[in-house]
Amino acid sequence: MSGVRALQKEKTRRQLIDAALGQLSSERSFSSLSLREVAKEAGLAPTSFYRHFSDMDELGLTLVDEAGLTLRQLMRQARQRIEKGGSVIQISVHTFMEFIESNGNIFRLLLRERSGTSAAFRAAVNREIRYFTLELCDYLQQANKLDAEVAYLQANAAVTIVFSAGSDALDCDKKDLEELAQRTIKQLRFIARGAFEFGLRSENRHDQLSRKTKGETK
Amino acid sequence: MSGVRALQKEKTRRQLIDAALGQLSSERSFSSLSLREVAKEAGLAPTSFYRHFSDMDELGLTLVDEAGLTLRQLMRQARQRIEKGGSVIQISVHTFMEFIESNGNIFRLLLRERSGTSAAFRAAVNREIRYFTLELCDYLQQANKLDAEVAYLQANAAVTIVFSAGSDALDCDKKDLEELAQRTIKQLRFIARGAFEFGLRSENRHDQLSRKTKGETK
DNA sequence: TAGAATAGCGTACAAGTGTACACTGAAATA
DNA sequence: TATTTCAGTGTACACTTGTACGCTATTCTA
Repeated sequence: MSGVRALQKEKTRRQLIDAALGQLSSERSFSSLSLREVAKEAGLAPTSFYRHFSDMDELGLTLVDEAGLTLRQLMRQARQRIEKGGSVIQISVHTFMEFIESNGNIFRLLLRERSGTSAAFRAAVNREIRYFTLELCDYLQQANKLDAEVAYLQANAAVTIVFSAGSDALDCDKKDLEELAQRTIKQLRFIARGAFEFGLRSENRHDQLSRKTKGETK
Repeated sequence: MSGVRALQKEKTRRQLIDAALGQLSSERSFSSLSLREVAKEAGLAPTSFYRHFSDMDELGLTLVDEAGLTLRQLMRQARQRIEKGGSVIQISVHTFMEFIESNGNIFRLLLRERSGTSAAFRAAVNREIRYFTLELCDYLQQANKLDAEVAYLQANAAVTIVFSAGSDALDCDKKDLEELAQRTIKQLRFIARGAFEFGLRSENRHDQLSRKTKGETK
């Protein structure tokens, strides 16, 4: 039951996945890859592709899963560094920037398919980003003792800012990267500070905000 | 010199532009359109396309310009509403959400081509977004008397958050739109509050931050 | 060990792509 | 008015695409 066959199949499946990943670049998106190109790059006849995936879409969704894994591995890496002490924001941003430097194409895949033409892809990417956000949310809630809603809003905003910075980083000269990182760090501090201020007043928030938001929410 | 001919040419050029815009949808991106499809939709023979654009790329860049115009028109609209009084953040977010509801495909074009496979497209979109950001930056600097750097960072972060919310709005049930808007408003308030706090200390910022950032910037 | 299952191949085809080229008729120009 | 210009047409060609179908060789299973 070991499966010489199954093993070989798994191996060429990986070849297909790697072939696809390998063809991604700043000027080549997944949706612009053809089944034939991927098969060729993997050293397979076009029709053999179907032995592993019914579709390019199915391959693509697999890649998104793969990317999600890489993303979570990134979080673990960041947490390890944070435990050794230092500014959380700073370490997170630098970890993320390093991630992008060595996983540019995977990150591009996420960015592109998030606004792509397949609803399934968009959903898959958003799911991965949601995991990412929720983990950060948990952390914020615990570390900063924030109100759950405030923590979520902060996490969501922070992830948005960091992803956007990541997107900029992809088109950035290497020499400007550090400057970009510093700007991002400051922006995250704005958000953290703002969230903290609002979080402090979470009990009497209604009093604090009623003057400004009166009548806006039912 | 009036130009019956030139007039007609301009007209069918518009037909091409409108044909392209008309084919965009959640499941159809500009890069997935073919020259032939666009020409057909415009009621032209494929080869006539070349009388107006040398490339699909050239058409695409025209569309991005078009989208930039729409975006600036949006800002004007928002400013008008703001002058009539009300929360700046609230009005801006709602104006933006309305924009997306009636210009979804134009917004999708910007989102997609910002991370697309053509460097020229990415540059064009980023240019439009930069204009948008700088206008907001000016406003913040003037209205809130913020330090230039702080104002820029706030404007940049705010635009990022709003665009991201816009992207979410495109895949959102209509009933959840208001909730999304409210969340976005709160996030913008976090940023505004944080920027304000940091901005206050702009004169003695070096003292305030030197402990944390010592040695990071030359 | 005989038979079934299956990963991978090659051929073939219909559909769609960008675009080169020669042509036409109407508008612009001289 | 005679000539030139040029927006738009139709044909044609070389390519690429996804995938249906039948075959082979190897592994699995009974």
